Amino acid sequence: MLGNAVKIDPRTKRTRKLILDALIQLLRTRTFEEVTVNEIAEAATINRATFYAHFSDKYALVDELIRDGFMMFLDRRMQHYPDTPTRYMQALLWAIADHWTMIHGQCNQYHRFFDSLAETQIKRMLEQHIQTWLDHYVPLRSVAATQRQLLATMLSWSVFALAARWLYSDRCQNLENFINDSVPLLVGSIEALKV
Amino acid sequence: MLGNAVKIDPRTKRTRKLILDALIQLLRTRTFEEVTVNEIAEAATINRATFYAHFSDKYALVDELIRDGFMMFLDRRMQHYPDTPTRYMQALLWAIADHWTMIHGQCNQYHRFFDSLAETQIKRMLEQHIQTWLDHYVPLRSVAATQRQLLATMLSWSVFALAARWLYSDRCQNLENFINDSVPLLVGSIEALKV
DNA sequence: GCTCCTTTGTTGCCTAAGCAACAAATTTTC
DNA sequence: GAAAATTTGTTGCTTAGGCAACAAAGGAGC
Repeated sequence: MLGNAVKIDPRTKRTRKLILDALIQLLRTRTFEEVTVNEIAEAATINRATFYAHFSDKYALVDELIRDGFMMFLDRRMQHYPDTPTRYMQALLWAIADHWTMIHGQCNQYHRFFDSLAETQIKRMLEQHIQTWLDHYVPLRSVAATQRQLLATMLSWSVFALAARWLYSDRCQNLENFINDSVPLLVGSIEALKV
Repeated sequence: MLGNAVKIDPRTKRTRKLILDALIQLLRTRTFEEVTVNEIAEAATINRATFYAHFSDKYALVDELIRDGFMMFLDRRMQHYPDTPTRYMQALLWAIADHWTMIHGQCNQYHRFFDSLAETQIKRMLEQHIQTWLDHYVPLRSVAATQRQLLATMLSWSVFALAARWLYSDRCQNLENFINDSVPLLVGSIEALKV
């Protein structure tokens, strides 16, 4: 979206990718807390000092991993924004649920710590996505920009909260039913702002 | 075999592998003559100048590709040397035939030029392999070292000649029969040197 | 023939990555 | 709970790789 014309050194790109891939690979057999920076560097075929030149620690790394992963996932799912708030919110809930189960499927049990890091990043990405969507597709011209930002923040937390509730507690319930119950609440928050 | 304790910079290792892999990938869709150094560098995500720091040109690259490939192939096939000259020669012929067909299978038609480069490298590897084999496993103590070297040279060319003949002309014939016909000639050359 | 365009090697300067050694924190082991 | 062993960040110096610009050598097209 943003025409970031900042040229990145190809070595930097390659190294970051190597590190990201290394972590993904390691998480198939070890827990996140078990993995050491040493192992990551080794698996990435880079020097440990180089790791620290890119990430302050392994938590910063996992932040980026989740962020990139979820962003790509979302982009692929939402090539063009759904045409109504209802459909948009449905799509978001679907995406979060699928992404979460995918992550937990291919990475050997993450431990709570990992989950909370992931949650932070995903909410951040959601807020950004919703913000753009609000700006482009919802006619709330009468609403001030700051109001929209607050709405985006609130919605991102709400969406995640609902999705997390299903993931952790209500998983026995059918996902589609759950989504149908949840979406009206979210859409309601938006409609409430329309004058 | 040789305890080469020369430490190689990990960047060098990685770059060489990237270049090798890039060529293999490109050869799936293009002919060797069609591939440019530019494309190789791009596919390897390295700079063109870096390519030239490693290989004088793409012919030197393919030399190494074949050499490494055939060496690994041979090592995997001959974990322990077969116990008799007959079996050793059988194994060699088998290996060459299989390797050749494998190469031509996964790389889109190589053109004659490629074949002649490959031939040179394979014969070189064969000579080295045979030399070691002669030194360790054949009791020709009475024969001078220079004589052995000559024998190794001759055998490498002979083996390749026979294999190539089958690959290019006699492919209709059953490989096993062909090998059975050929091996006595090779073994004969060795036996002739025994006093 | 001629031009235009691409590919090829080469060079000097700049930047990212490797290394070794370090102190500080953490975990393991007995 | 003390000693031993890992792991963690950090640092200064070395080296491989990126970049841009160059001359030279094909090709393709007219």
